[in-house]
Amino acid sequence: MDDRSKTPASSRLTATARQRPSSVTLQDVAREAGVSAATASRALNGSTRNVQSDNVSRVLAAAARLGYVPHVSAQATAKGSIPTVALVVSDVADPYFSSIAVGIIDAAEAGGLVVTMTVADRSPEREVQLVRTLRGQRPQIIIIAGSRINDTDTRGALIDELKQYRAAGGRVVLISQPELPFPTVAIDNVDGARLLARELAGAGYRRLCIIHAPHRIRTSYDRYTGFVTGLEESGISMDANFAMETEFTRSGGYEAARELVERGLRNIELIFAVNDAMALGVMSALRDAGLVPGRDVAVAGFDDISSAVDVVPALTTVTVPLRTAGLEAMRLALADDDAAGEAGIPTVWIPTAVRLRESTPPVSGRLITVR
Amino acid sequence: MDDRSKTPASSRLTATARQRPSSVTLQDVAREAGVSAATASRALNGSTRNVQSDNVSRVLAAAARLGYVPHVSAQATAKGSIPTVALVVSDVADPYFSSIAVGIIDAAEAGGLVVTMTVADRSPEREVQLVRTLRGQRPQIIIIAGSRINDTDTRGALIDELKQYRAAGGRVVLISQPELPFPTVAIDNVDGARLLARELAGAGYRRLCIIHAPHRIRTSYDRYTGFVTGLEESGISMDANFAMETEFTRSGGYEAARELVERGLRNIELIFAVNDAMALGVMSALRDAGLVPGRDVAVAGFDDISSAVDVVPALTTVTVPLRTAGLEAMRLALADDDAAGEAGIPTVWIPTAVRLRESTPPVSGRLITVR
DNA sequence: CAGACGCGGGAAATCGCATTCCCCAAGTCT
DNA sequence: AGACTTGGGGAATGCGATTTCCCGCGTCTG
Repeated sequence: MDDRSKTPASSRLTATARQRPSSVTLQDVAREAGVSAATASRALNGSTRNVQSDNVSRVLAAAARLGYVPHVSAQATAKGSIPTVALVVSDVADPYFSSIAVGIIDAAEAGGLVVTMTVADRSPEREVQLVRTLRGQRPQIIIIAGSRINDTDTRGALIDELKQYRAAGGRVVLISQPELPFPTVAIDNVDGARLLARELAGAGYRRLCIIHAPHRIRTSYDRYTGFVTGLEESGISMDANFAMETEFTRSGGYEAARELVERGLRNIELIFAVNDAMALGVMSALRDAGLVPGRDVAVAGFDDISSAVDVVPALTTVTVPLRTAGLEAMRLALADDDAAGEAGIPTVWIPTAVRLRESTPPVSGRLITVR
Repeated sequence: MDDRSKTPASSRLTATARQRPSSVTLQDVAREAGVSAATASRALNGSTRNVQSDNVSRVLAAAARLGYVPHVSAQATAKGSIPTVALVVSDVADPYFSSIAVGIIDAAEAGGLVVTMTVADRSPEREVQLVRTLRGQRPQIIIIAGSRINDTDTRGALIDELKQYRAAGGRVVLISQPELPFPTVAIDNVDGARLLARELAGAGYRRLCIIHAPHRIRTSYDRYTGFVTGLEESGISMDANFAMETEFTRSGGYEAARELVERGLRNIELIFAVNDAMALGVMSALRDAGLVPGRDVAVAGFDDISSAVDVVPALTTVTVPLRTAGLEAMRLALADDDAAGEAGIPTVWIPTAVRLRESTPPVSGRLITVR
């Protein structure tokens, strides 16, 4: 650095040119068009002020000729924020999150916003850290589609971070975390699982096993409790049945089912896994044990991922309109909630729908409508 | 400065407060710590100059207390570019792209870069437009994982845009577009398909049907030609077999297979679809027609998506290490290619590997090794 | 017909931060 | 002991774009 100051101006320029390769600036465009920077800016972005049409066209022509692209960061320092929405997801590769992302991206583009997507890799700490970083970008909106983990410490940190962001004028929308003090799009896991349980009870199933993830993971917990509620509403007590805890993944489902088969699955008629990935693992384990899913043991999942219809037998599950959830999130973000300010925190519930397929055929000779 | 003192402070403050909700700035931190902005900056970012340790700690404490986050855009205008890598993918919901994204994100984070991801929605025009927008963000790196479409017009526009970006000091890496004049990570579709064809020929298959997408789509075209080459190398002429063109999606595969069955699939022994999604559609159509995939007709795909192992029979396919491709892309982006400047455009080929599964059992009584 | 007013252009301030310049205090060398 | 080095802090400058303020000119109105 020191020797740099000693270098003659010429070589200094080259050094500068290497580090800061000159893009075309607004000044260049203005000069090319023979107007001032102010006029060029007004011509390009429009403003309350009018610009003579021939000046506008000259500026536009100059910009096109020079391949000018406005420097977003400079605009941001001048304006205060960037027309982007920052999206934090837990996992890109998971169709659950990427489907939500699709909805958000579609809605954002319709509103002229660019979406920047970052991945928290299912870690709440990373989530907090990302929000910190994103705050530095000054996006107009931050949307978090996260894994809902009941961890009060990091959640407190997250809330702090988001509140600071909101205090600085940003808008926050959460997906699937209705208990936090921000506008939220909530997926009705409880009710979906409840209805699924009732449908299955109606189809004659009595002896069931629920395979779920640790209760820390709210999605799993909600689906678990919803399912139990549905069973009880159908007059089926959990006392007679049981649940297994495992990981929230395909292999978690596989392992649990393998263990179940090893322990002897007495007269279990149906296995409900709290997501489709786990359910696919369950089916795989059953087949490996020489059992035929849907005939020997019924299987049901939750999410309706695309491969649910490709497996044989097709998987009974609960469909979640994730793209819709994404769209709703953007709608919430763009909504003027000054009005709702006193009406409490807006929450949009996304309904789910049961999809009965071949993996849960009606139990023969027991087709009684329950209540 | 002078005229500012003329405006009533109060009204100006409210106006400022509404339009530019004040975040905590470096000045605030400096004031809180009782030092100058320069000192605060040096304490936070480090510099050639040293700062007294007690000052450092006071600045750090003040920053933490105030929840200060540096304004990236301001840093960017001052420095010239942002430490981010902009990633353009064709479709987030497609596991193909999201797997690549995972690799890129992992590598970028290891390098202290933030990834912003945008979606071109499989449109080359949109791709060009996105690159324009991204240029405005002045990221350090732009990576494009796009659908390779043979469309010279928009491709020319894309190249122009990227060249401007590079001229301004940015780094470009492409994935899967080796014919463009930029560093590229290329997936060896041709060779993968070729090897798959040889394996299948070795398993005894003779009468085959290739289901592919329009040749405009390079990925499909490469896999098609690679497969044909592999067959010919195994002494199987395409004259005796045939191909069908359809869409590059699951339903495209379904429709093609349905049509095939309707026309009567004489003695076709195997259907090769140029991607797994299409292959799953094919299997579905076969089942709907009362045929058993893998027994009545063998099926093979390409990509090794996660559900390939969940279907029954498990799908024979070609695995593509997509995460590795993403990692390699970042490696290329970070590499100092001043050296490679004259050695031509660096291209990394990602090898693929055949995965034989139950959907293509060896043809009984014909287990001859071909050549 | 004169003054008010609207309209559009340009100079300059501003945004938040990094960096450079310059001054100054303390320590070191001769 | 005086000149010199060393390193820290304050002030000024730059980055690229927006925005405010001022100003000249043509038009409208009383």
